[in-house]
Amino acid sequence: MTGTRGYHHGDLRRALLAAAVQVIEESGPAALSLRDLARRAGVSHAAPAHHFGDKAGLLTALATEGFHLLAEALHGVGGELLDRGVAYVDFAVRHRAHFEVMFRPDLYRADAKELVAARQRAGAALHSGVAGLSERRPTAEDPQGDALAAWSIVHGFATLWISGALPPRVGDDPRKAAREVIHRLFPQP
Amino acid sequence: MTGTRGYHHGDLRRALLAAAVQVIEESGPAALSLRDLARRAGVSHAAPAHHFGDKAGLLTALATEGFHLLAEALHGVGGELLDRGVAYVDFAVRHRAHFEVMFRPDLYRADAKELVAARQRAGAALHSGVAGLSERRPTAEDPQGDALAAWSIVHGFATLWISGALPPRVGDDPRKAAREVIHRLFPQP
DNA sequence: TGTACATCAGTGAACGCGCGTTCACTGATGTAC
DNA sequence: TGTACATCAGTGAACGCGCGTTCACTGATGTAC
Repeated sequence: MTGTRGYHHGDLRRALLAAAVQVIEESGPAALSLRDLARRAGVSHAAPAHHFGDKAGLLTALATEGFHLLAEALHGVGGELLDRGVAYVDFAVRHRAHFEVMFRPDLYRADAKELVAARQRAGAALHSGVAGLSERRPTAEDPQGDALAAWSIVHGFATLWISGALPPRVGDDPRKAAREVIHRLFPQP
Repeated sequence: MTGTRGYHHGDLRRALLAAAVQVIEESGPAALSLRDLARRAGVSHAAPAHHFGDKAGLLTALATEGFHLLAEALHGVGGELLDRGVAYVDFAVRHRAHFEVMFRPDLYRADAKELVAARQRAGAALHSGVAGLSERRPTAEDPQGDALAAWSIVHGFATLWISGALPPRVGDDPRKAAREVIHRLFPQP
């Protein structure tokens, strides 16, 4: 990919993760096989074991990367709850392979150290979005309840969108549609 | 299961679907194989093909059954939106195998006639729950927006619950927790 | 600047496994007369 | 009541396939002196 390709690939690890994203977007995580990824990366079928050990190892890496990307997506936007929610949905749609894997912990090693750290980072970003909300609402006494409701509504919308379950009427702009949905949960003055 | 077991199984179709539910609850839809289901039903490995053709056929049947079960669960409860929402979450938790398959249309034949009918039935039940809402809310001019928000929040909560992503603080009663979450979207007088 | 050595990344052949699919078959059940 | 026949449900052997895993190997890169 990046230029010369000799006996050493250069960045096989990245190439395998990228191939995994492609396969998952095409046919879901079930269709994943290390041999196929090796084939796509133009490398012998035993090579992936060098970097990830086995399939669960690869998916652990993918989920970890996903949680980091989510944390960054949430931080890259203002502190407004609405924006954070839209960013969540936007992340899910633009990185659906990562998103799908992240929430199927049976596919990877959910107790891996680097994964736990990444997940906590994303969780913190998620919760901090609800912090500034307290003054505006009658339910201010339960910010954790607000956080759970907010997470539920954006996660649900994203999941439904990705799975193609939503009617065409909703349109084809996930950010716009998500904004309207979230607005119903937290009406702005 | 139901008594005498000779050369003819009696109700192999049902037995296979039940085995599929068990496998999916244990290890997800990816782990499903027709040979394994046949083994669990105590029947030769070629027998399932008689009833479902192939794996997609079996999952189509499972998803169809799931949409019917969901429609019944939603109708079996009063017309109140809150109750409908709780019923949705309750269905997902109690029939997680069906629920998982229903929203992964890549696993089955989403255009099969009986499936489309069942899905529409569930969709109608879902929407009728929002009908009685119109008078109570400032956003009464957009009932479809309300429906989408409601669907998103219950679907998201159910998905997060099933995947084990929610923190322990939420408790172990999905109905109770769901009720509180939905209440935030549609505060009752 | 050169040599020796260690480490790392990827190879390719081999293995055993479970899978889906096909096919001629056989046992059980239902129906016509 | 009995016989013949059709239909249906399940069998079991066979096949080819892609997979994960193992292992001795080899080519490339880095480091010590």
